[in-house]
Amino acid sequence: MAALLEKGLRAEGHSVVTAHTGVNALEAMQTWKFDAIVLDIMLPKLDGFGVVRRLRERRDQTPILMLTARDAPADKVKGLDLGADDYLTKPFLFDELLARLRAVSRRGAIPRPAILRVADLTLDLATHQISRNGQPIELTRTEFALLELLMRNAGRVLERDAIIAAIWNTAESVEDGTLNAFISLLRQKIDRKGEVQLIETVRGIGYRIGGGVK
Amino acid sequence: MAALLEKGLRAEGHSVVTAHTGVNALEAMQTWKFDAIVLDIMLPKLDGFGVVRRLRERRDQTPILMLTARDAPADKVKGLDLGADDYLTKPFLFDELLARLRAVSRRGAIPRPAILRVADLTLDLATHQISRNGQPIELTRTEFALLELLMRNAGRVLERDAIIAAIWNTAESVEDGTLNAFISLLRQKIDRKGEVQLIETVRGIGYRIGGGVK
DNA sequence: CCCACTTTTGACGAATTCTTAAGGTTTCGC
DNA sequence: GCGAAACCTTAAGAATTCGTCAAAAGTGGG
Repeated sequence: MAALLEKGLRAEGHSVVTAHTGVNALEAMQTWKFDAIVLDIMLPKLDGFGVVRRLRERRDQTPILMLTARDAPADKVKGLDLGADDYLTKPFLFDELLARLRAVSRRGAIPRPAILRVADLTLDLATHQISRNGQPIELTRTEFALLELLMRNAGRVLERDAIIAAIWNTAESVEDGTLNAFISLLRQKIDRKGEVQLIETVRGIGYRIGGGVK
Repeated sequence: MAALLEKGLRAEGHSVVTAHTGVNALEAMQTWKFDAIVLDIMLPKLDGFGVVRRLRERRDQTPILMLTARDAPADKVKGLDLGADDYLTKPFLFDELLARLRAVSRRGAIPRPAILRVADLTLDLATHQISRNGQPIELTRTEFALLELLMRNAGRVLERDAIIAAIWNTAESVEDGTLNAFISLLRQKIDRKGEVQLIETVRGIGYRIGGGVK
């Protein structure tokens, strides 16, 4: 299998280094810098999942295309969550592997933080927990959506229209005043008296959280 | 299908905007910045392939996950080659879609929003922030629009009529003197005493910022 | 079916922004 | 220099925008 792929990739003009165990693969990655990695899950010594984990632990962001015969959805999920960039199931067409490789190596991996933070306010995307200065805060669904939107775009001004469209789908949405109401609700929970106001109003435009100056 | 996905994604804490035609999708993407796009191939007006192509032509690098019932390998290859980042075939597990979305949006170049600059004056379109010589400056909506217009055409003289038409795009617009008033307001904030005057009056024609070769 | 909670709406006052117009200043042709 | 046109500044009323509140409407659990 490895030999076959190597031959095909070289025929396409790529330079290829092959490793036959997970440990060898990690060694090779310390020696060279690759544009992309094609990784089989089933490997001696250390399986593909282990390789991905170690690699990402080292902050190596090389694009990874996982490759295996197993078709269990759980495996796909596991591979992608560990930090692989794509997943290909045997049998596959060589052309498809090439196309996915191109897609995967076109961009560098930029990990996205799982926790949004603005000043002493944190929002955990995984657990949906919010806290300000260590104190947990309870938000309703819509309040959460609004805060998340603002924090995902911390430092930028979001226009009122854009906010409304993002939170209430494009369909003939809600009254304009509703946004006022939710901002008000949010502030009551987030920006309590005595604390720095994190949610800013930009009159005539919209709202912004954090990152006001500079 | 779209409604189902939207509901599921919202339940996962994502903010979602839905478009029901390819053309609508492109419009939405001009309006907002997304972390990722889930794109069906079969769409009215403009199919998924077309959307991907247009998007990449505009240098929009938003991660795209193609989604369709078709299973032909040729389609996968086509989608990926046009610049999609991944491809999912129905039927699929919702969990798998989530995992792929995470993988796909983990990378993703964050295109730097445009910043207009004239001398030591900068205007950030994304954050709506303005600064002169490092000092932040607050502008009202109309002042901002006026400055943006001038800076987008830095070095060029804009006729008074053109400015009024651009900013008050209503048929029956405003009095001519209003423009004077706003130029005056702008100068009070931008060109403070002791600094080089950036906004120039071109008598009988209009105004220019930054500009002309001296 | 009722209750608790969330979402939405409408109204009102407060604050900000826009527009206009009047009077002052600069520029240009002669 | 002189006058006229163009432009600048300012102030004040008009208009818009926003925050808050209370109540209505919707939602889901028990």
